[in-house]
Amino acid sequence: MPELPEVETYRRYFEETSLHQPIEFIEVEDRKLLTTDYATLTETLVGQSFVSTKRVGKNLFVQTNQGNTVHFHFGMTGDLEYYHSSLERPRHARIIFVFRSGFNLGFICPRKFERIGLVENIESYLKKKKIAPDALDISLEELSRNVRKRKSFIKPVLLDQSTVAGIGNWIVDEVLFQAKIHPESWSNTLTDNETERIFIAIRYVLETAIEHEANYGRFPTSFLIHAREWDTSPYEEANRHLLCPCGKIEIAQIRVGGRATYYCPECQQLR
DNA sequence: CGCTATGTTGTTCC
DNA sequence: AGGAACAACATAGC
Repeated sequence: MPELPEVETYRRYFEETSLHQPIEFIEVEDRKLLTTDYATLTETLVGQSFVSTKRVGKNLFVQTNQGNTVHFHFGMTGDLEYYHSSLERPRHARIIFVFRSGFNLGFICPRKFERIGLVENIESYLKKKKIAPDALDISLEELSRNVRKRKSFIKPVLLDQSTVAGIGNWIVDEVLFQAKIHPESWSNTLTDNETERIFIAIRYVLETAIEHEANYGRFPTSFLIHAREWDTSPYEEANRHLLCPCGKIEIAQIRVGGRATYYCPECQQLR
């Protein structure tokens, strides 16, 4: 689930549960999930407490009381679960911060695409990884510049974290739908009006998603997301709407840049 | 079994 | 050099 709205929801959850408690131990099931070796991570963090959080795109940074910074990346399926030690360990909690309070913060890693490690500082990390400004902070000017200097379909350009940070495969389809732009439009030929529509749609979609704590099923019926096979449980499947909110035609499914892509052939036409 | 998956990175080609 | 395209990563679920 972790695109920008999910990571923002995790960040808030982290703030509500895991600050100001000394870390007693860090349990790591698979060291491949660490970007800092286990000994260094443990020696640095044990005894310290988390004191603040910051999110940039899909990256969560957590600062400690002695000035260290821990980076969390949730991959495709990462999650957080805070629970008391007396309870059973959550499924796929492959890294666990055990606090002296008796509570634990589990980093849920079903597919092992998730990562945790120490970073020297946030700015240098973002620069090294070529991560653009957060999708909720970027200016229209910088977004337009970053989009137009590329020569590719607009969808993969928006997914690239060096264009704008935080947009994933579900949000990008929703943004392009709301902006009425075909996912295979050439990024270098978009007009001022079109990049502005994308800019506005990014804010609208992300703010809506964060409001609903990334519960996609509760999004407005004017959203494309309801056509997506985002949850195949019987209940959700019954709520799936293949017809575009415009009422004229069914949402089409194609592949763009190797990724499943949903769009409305009526509302999002190529120029 | 075969296929898909919310993300990122490494490789290859141009 | 640098960008675009795409396979690979590890696992779960249908």
